[in-house]
Amino acid sequence: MTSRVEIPENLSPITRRGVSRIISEDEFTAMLRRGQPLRLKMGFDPSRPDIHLGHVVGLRKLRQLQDLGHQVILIVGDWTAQIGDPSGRSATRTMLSHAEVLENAESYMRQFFKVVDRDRTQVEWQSQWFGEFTLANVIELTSRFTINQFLHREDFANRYSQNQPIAITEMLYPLMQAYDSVVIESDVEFGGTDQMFNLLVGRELQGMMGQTPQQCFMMPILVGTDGVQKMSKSLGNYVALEEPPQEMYGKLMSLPDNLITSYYEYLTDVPDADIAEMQHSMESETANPMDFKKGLARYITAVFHDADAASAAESHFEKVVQRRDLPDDMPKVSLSDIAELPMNRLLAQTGLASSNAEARRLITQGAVEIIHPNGERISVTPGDAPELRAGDVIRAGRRRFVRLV
RNA sequence: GGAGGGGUGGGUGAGUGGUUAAAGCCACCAGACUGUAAAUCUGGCGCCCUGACGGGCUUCGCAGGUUCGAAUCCUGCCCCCUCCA
Repeated sequence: MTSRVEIPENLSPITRRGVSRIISEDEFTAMLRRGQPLRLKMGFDPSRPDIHLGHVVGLRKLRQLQDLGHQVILIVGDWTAQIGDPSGRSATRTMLSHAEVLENAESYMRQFFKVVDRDRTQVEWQSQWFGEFTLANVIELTSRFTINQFLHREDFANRYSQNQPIAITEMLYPLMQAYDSVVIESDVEFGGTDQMFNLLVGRELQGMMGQTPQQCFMMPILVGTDGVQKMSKSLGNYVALEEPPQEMYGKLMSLPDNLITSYYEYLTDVPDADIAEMQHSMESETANPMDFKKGLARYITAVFHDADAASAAESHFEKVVQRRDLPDDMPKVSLSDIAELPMNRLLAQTGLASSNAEARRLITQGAVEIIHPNGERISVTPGDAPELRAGDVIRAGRRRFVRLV
């Protein structure tokens, strides 16, 4: 292995920006300076295939290091996924079939490689080594750690003191992840700050097995679009990578203003100085945060789609959300399907409302109107069957439209 | 093996016989306002009928039962958790 590795003069864009903590930063810096390609480990469980912007912070880090010539090793946790990843709260998770795991893994990688360079990534499946693990191996592995060590881990400690369940497999989980590090001889493992314990177990185990302990590289938690909790699928405050452009742009525009700069910092290559400048002008109210947010939304949409899609999404936003105009494209409904229906039923029928009751609510709240092609807007009442012609548009709220054909 | 706690609407979590379609909070939806799908304010948030007033139906793990009336009481079952040994 004599591939060339670039050693940048200034390491802080790597070790500081978009980084929460490195254990240990000094050792890591020394490794980078040595000029050898590092083995960068990133694992995932193919249990929930959606990648969102929260994951991108780390993926960008991997990409950055790849571009310097380092080697990424992606571990597919097909084994840990099958026993069920217990991190977080609930220990109950249904077992996945082999087919589901394969499908999820494929979907994950499709998204992963939108950021990370596929050609410079080695993919390893856990089953390659755990598939032949024996009970003797398990005992060997578990004998190296104590329950006490594990109970000191923050989330376990909290749960324990609150009489919350802790499954035995949850104890096994970090061990398996640690063993992965040993097998692939990782130099650096990446994860969110919530992964600190697992990463450290890997570091420790490697030491016990006579390897150089890996560095633990932890990324900050990205706050979700609600502005409060960490971005996660289950909280619904996420922006998925496979989000259509308009959705992606729109969701980013729904960020609270105070998140703008951290998103720039973690998810773009905009220089620190420029970000500081934005921060300053927003604080002194000499700039409109909306403009920065639009810039962010455009940038990110362009990364995951392309520049054209991004500007289309932007015009859509300006048109529909800001000016309250009609969008260019909207679902079409055939007049014959809804002929003679009173307004409330009509909304339910066309999918603009989820039920008749919901439709009534929308109507009484003033969310519904009919818009003729000439721009005339007609208000409606729930029971009336309005006169409708092809070309008319029915609007239910800001973002829901249907065109009659 | 034993003792105890618990399963409520998308989430959390009150509610221990009627005033409970079920508090509060979160999420979500709509409206107003605005510099945005930010923030703020207001309203809504099971289903069906009604222009509205209002009416009807279904819901509190599952199945039975008691009662004029049950999320609330009884019986059985299923599931979850904690502790002791």
